Amino acid sequence: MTTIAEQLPTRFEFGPIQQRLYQMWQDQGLFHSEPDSNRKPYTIVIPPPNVTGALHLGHALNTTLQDVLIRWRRMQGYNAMWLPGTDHAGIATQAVVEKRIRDEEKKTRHDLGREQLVRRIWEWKDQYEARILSQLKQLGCSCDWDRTRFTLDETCAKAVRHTFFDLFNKQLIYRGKRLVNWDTFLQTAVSDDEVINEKVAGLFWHLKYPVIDPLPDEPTHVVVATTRPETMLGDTAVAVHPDPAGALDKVEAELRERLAYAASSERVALETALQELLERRAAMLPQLLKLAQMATEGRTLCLPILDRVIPLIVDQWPKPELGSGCVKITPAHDPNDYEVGLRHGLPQINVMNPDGTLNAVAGPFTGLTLKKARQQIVDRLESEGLIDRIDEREIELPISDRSKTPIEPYLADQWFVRMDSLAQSAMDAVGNGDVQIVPQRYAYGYMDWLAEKRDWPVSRQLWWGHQIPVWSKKCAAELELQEANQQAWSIIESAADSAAIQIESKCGQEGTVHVCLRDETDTLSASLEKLGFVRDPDVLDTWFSSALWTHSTLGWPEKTADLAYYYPTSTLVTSRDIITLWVARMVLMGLNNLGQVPFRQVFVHPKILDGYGETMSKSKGNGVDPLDVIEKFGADALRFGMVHLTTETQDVRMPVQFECPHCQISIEQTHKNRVLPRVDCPTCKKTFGTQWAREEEDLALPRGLCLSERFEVARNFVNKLWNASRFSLMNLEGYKFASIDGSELCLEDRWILSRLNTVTQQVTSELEQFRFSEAARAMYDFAWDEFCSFYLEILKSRMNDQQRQTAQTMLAFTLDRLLRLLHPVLPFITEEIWQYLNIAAPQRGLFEADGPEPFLIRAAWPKSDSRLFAPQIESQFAHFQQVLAALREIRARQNIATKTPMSFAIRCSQEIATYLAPLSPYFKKMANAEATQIGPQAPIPRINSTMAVSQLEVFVDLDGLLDVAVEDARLQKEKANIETQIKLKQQKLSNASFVDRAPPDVVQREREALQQLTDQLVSVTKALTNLSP
RNA sequence: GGGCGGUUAGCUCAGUUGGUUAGAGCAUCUCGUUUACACCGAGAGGGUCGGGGGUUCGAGUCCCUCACCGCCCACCA
Repeated sequence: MTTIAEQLPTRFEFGPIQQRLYQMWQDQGLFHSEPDSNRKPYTIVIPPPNVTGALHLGHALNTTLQDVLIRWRRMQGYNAMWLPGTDHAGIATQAVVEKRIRDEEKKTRHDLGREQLVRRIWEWKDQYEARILSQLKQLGCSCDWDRTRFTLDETCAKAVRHTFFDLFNKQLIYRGKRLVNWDTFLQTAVSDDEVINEKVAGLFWHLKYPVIDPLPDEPTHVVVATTRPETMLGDTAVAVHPDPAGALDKVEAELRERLAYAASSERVALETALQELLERRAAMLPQLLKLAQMATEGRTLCLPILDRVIPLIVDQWPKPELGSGCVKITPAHDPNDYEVGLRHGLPQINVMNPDGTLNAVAGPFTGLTLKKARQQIVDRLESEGLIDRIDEREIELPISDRSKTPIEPYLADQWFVRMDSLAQSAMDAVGNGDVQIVPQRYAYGYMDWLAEKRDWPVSRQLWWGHQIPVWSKKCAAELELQEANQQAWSIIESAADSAAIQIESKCGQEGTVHVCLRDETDTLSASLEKLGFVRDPDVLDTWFSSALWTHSTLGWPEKTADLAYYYPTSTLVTSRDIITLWVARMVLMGLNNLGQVPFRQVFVHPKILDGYGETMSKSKGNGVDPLDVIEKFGADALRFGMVHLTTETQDVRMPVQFECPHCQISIEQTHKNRVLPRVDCPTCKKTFGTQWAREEEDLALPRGLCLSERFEVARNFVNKLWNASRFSLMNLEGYKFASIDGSELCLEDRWILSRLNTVTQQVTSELEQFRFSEAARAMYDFAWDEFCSFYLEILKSRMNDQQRQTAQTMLAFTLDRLLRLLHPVLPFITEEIWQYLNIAAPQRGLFEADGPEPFLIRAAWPKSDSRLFAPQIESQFAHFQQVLAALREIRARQNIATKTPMSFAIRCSQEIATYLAPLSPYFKKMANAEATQIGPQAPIPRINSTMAVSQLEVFVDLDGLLDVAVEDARLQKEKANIETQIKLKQQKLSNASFVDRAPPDVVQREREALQQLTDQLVSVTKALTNLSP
């Protein structure tokens, strides 16, 4: 009769199983959670992936960890709820869609218009959101899909409007002119965080500005240096340090101090720097002093080309030790100059149009792009002899992370969130432990960033996002302003709770009335518009809506049952690069809106790097595709791999390989081949396409999977588990549950139960501390080395009539508990086996039967049971393991074929013999070696190979089998080894200070170890003498 | 420039409060198709724990210092 188990394949065929089980879980509603006051909630909100693209390996890591936590807590009895969703990712998404439309239809967003573009992006979003959600499902994520949210959906939009209104009302939102990072391509301001600095080779121009009416002893020109000469059109001053001598003294003093403590390697550089400084001082100080003098006298310069008169001013900003010691001040186009300008009340002259061309201020250069203007301005200055010199140097060019075009600092009107009180609240939350960041070191970055309390620019000149709910009217005069204010008041009077007014005015001359509306009310907005109020076209920074994610998704601002039950959420799992951008802002918004932190714990997981230690990114083309891993190794293997990699040291290196679809050979991904759309296989010489294929002919090629061999371990583990389960199922035939009273349990049963108990405790504790890697390791080692390699092997000998029932009960019970432990990490294979186990052994347990549980996903997480914990049994079993290892080693050394039976004797105490004797059948089974005698008087075979292990000695009878030379060599080596160790121990123990100062138990341990070694030496020496004829 | 991390076997990584002879997986070598599994089993080789100093009876582990790698944050007109 063939059982079901015997028909199972020898490999875990995950593909169809994954689909079937996921469907089953969903159909049974096992992911869904409802508030239930009888149970504690455990809540995670997903960091919403951008709808821009597909999930990458970082997402796979992030979501796997969340699913592990959710499944584990669900099994623990918590009402676990994992809320899924996606992020509209304003700039990123709009940029991608705009680019696509431009490439494919040669149209700009202005050709399409706002409504049309937004419609197109929604279409895009629907498509990509579906793809992302399906990828999460393939990973096995047990999200509550009924609660799926999108940061731009109506529920979230409402939360955004309420929050914005609230902050506006509290005067925490204000309108301001600020120097922003302007992306001329996307024509929007981007935040500092979306700017990356790139080092490029550039030029450093030294320009000469003529002094107006110089006295005879005064310089005729002032030299200023710049990497962006075109900004000179916006210069409104040149600054020098007020006390160049003092400033230089200070720098000199600092250098000398550093030199005094410098290491030799630094000395040369410091000495050179000091030398240069002194030379410079000698050469330039008189001139700088002169200029500072002139500046205090209110002297002026002539700005070349435009012939504008600009003042020479003194300010702390210019550093006399750098460049010419003078700085041109362009308040509208440089962050530092902006600050200088504010201090001195300088005009802010904006020379640029939003599209990056020069505006009317630029005179002859109006309409040119910055790049063209630069060349022409330089030429013009050159021809006028106003270029002192041009240096080559490496400059840092700010680049927009979204459009990859250079950023221009640009003065623009923006909405800001005032951060001081909000930031402070978020700092307090971490400071007082309401929010715990794990690993703790990431709290430093969080604190430092918040401590700056820099106001948050929240408006973006985009169309894709939450449009700012503010209607404004610009007024040219005081009277008009007052009138507009009154009109607005009369309109919003009826809605005083949900509308607010701010007046922004300059010196009572001109100004703007802003009306913020909390709700989508057509009547109010229509009335406002009738009066000439215009809705702000800008949208909010994506992070504004993301910051509300923990509560907007639960229905806030409504007082929903969900909100009351699930908020604050339990754990946030995220990557370190958004701790400030996202985590900090969620904390302060949660506190502002609900007065409670959004989550209790933040777990920051590692980053995945490629084999060269570089971050994986689309543009580098060095990523592993999680779907490829799932296809090749299975979702469980991907998940186990991820969990196994999540160590506390952070950052995981993952060498990447292509798999040739023709010959299945792995090809290492290198800097050269990783962005190629097609690769030639060096083995079979055929060509395949990669995940970066875009052209039709490349896409038509068979695609090479993008993998990492680091998942093979996990795949092998899954397969091992599959086969162990198959074996178990085969041996459960005729199983009937019978409770165990304990007396019938053998040593090996007590051993595996104790180990199971220990590992259960360990895994639980590791997960509590987010030590994922440790949890995975504990499960792996237990399942493979103890359950499979020892316990199952032993049970093979016990499936006889007398022992069968206990053995089966034990087998079903152990496998049951193992599956539970592994389920959070390996949901598919464990659930699959569970289903079979429910057929083969529906009732399982040890002292009493467990309640039936049709689905492993909601089975109870094992609790450790102190009755099962038996350390002495574990050490007794260790003797068995050591003897077995000795037998195998002797066999291997002596090169005796496995099928040749051996016999052996063990010399040991009576006590050891008592518990070792019943295990002797297993020596036969597992090492093909028969124990002839065990005990203190065991006769030693005449010709033997021996091995001393802790507290006992194994003698294998090798009559007719012994290779004397091999044995001699082995014993010599062993002897030498023991002698070295004895020497070390003796040294240690004869060291008076060790014996006196080390703790007694350590000394005692050393003494015992020495005794054992001495015993071993005796037996090895004896064996050696016996060996020689 | 400031901060944080890393440097342990050929490769990828563990190593908890300092305490026997520093571990695992992969790779390598030897042997093996014993009815769960060759995505397997048995065994072996392989490390002066980045360098240098210090504290200690004792340091991969703590302190100092140097070197290299990575990330984050500020920035040079």
